[in-house]
Amino acid sequence: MQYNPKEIEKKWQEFWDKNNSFEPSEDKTLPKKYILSMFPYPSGRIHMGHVRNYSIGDALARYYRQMGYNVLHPIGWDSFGMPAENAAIKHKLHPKKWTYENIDYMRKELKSLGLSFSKTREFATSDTEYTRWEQEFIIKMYEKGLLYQKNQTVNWCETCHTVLANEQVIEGCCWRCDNPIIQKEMPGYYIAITKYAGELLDDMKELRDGWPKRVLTMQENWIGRSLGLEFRFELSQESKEKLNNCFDGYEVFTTRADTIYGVTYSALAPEHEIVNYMIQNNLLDEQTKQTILKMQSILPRDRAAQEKEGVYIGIDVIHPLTKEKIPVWVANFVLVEYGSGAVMAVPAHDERDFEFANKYNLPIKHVIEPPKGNLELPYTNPGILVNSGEFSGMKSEEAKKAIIKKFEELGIGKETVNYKLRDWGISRQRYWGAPIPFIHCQNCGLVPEKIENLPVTLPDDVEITGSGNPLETHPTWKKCVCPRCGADATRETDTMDTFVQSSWYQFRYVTDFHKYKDVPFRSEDEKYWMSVDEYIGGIEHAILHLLYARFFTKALRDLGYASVNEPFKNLLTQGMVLKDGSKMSKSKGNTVDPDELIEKYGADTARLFILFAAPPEKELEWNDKAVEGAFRFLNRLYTNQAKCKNTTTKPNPIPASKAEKLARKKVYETLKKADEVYTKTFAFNTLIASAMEALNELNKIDNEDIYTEGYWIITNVLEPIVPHIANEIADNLFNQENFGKIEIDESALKDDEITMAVTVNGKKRAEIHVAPNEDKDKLIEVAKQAAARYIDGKTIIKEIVVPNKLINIVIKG
RNA sequence: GCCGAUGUGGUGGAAUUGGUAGACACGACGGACUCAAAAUCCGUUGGGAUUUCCCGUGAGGGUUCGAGUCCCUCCAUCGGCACCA
Repeated sequence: MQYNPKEIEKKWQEFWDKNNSFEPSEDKTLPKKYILSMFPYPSGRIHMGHVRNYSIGDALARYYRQMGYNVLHPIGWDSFGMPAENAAIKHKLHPKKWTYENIDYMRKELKSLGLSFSKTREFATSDTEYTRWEQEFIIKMYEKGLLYQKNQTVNWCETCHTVLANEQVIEGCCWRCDNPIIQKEMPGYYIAITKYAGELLDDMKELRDGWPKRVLTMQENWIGRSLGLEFRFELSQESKEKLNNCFDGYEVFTTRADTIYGVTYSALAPEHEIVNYMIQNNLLDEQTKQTILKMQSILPRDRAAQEKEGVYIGIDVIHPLTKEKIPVWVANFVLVEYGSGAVMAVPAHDERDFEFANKYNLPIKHVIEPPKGNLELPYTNPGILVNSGEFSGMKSEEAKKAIIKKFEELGIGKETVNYKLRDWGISRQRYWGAPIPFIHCQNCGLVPEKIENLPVTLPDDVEITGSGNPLETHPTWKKCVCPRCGADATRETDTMDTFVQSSWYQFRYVTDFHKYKDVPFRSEDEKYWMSVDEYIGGIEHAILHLLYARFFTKALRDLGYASVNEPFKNLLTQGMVLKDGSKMSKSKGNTVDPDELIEKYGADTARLFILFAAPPEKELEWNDKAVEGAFRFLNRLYTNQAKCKNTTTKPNPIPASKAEKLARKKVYETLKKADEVYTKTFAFNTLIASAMEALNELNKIDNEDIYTEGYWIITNVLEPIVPHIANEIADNLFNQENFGKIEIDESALKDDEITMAVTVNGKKRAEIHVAPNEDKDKLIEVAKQAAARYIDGKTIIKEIVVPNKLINIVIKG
């Protein structure tokens, strides 16, 4: 009996295909599981990361099917995006052709892995039906104030007349023509994700049990909530006059209201409106102006690497409590994006302010003292207030509250929450994306396309050259009429960030959209299937994708499309696949091609190895020899089925010998472990090890019934991992009757005799063989005999019995 | 710098959550089969002593009858954030 994976795998894949074996049921009275692996970008070929991702998801889907659940296990394609355009430039292929051909190839690859995906729910995000609904969502968001336009800074290549993504900028130059890029302001569309910042943060408590802690921490830091005081700095009378009375002050934000008496200067971002006003109206001397212009020309993210720098701009503000005059500086470390783009500076209690004050010899005034020990500046921890008027003597925490209260009473400030999270810019000046469905009309301004005109589709007759935006240069595509007034108008040529598509695909799968075309997904389906019970994917999506998808879910809920607060109840982040210690990548030349692996050993070996080599969250080090080991195990499993008999009911044999008893015990331990692994721990490696142990023990005995029972259970337990061979064996021997829930025979797990360790002062000295749950006094007696040579003549202080595990005898001397 | 994770044989990794460290697998070594090789099967395999002893889970300390597991300090590696006021 020769194991021939190629033949078996082909047979079963065809069987599943013909029988539509993996379609979810429409019967909503059944218990459900929605198992989702992150969908792939159709780059051309699958890689080992995909194999790992989908092997994990498939194992869960198949397990729950065996347990009688209605399982939704879909796959799709994240098919818009830049690589398609790069391929178009390089190989003169149309992005659409390239993309859909890749999808066809990769679909075959996934099928050859024996993955149990639904066929009816598959789609690509570049399908116009998908775009149609996405455009509707975007319009509804606009109507609700969740989408708006503002100027954005982009990387611009003057030679190619195109916007470049950050990764296309190589050392400040264009990746294609090598000319220097510049920063250019142009309008872009933004989604107001910050309106949901609070909810995104608060709802993480719903995810605490189901998501890895580190992902939650990363999102928490990314959202970056801080509570503090926002107040207004009033400009001095002379300064107001200097600014032609166009400004009378500006807002600042601080989390350290307790240090307010320590303010010795204030600093504005180089892009602050007052600064820009002063530049435009020649209110600065030439040197100051040049210094600021230079600061502005440096990207905010590059400024972080620079030394602190600033310049006094000749105006002053009044301290709100002491009424002292405070000089106003422009400083390169103040971010225009955060808070109000201006800060109060307390050099004694803030590292940045301290460094800056030292450089420019600004006064340093300490107002907090440590509760104990000496004051060393800058002192940034909480402490006791000094030199702080009526607040002197208070502790920092108490003082913060009191000072905020005082500002609120005086009506000059209020408690405020600020977030690091920025609104989400979704504009891309590219061809291969979902068109943003807006129209520019000379009379009406920005107007959304009418819903009945959706989808706005891409023109096919374009040539992708890498220079300019093909939608912009297309002869006719842009031309349209205003949906509101009917005048000639132009279409928006920006397309959407591909993260928009991946933010709601989990909803699209819930409905058989080939049948129901008038909705993005049916509400009854959404209520039944959502949330996703198990979401599996790479840790690299910990922040952006997962945050956007969480936001989109909440937005769709508030727009009336969805019912859930959170899209993914449980999240499993799989580790990377490494070879020779580093991530598999083409550039490093350390890849292993899944197709070749399947060709050589079969899909079951690939799946078995990948789940056996490491627990899912950990990195997986590739090992060709260990792959062969996995193959050997499957060979043994296959050939040894000859030792079984054919039956359609599980044998329930009574073991006669110790070895038979042990073999049966290992089998049932494996069955017991399966439940825990598939539903809770996902430690497939330990389940496989347990199955190997069981088979090893079975091979030591010669009892057909026990052997057959073992196979009945082992093939059941391993089917989610190695479905082809398991189905083949189950078909040969059991007419597949062994699939489904199997009751655990508790008696098989019980031992007639157990081994207990005898330790003396915690050191193992002997083993004893006793009946389970033996009387404590008896155990101690036996243990003392076994360890006699260690305790004779010594004083026994204590005897500790851990039931069925060990006896510890504590002696003195 | 801040936050988080991880450190166990030659290697990947187990350890029922405080109770016999190293399951399972890879590799290595030895053997069987064979004219021979491959495949397969069977042993041995943490280190050191050589008779049943000592050492050992990144290092050091602590709690405990007992620590890979809990606490403290330190070291290393990886990941995230990085002037967020």
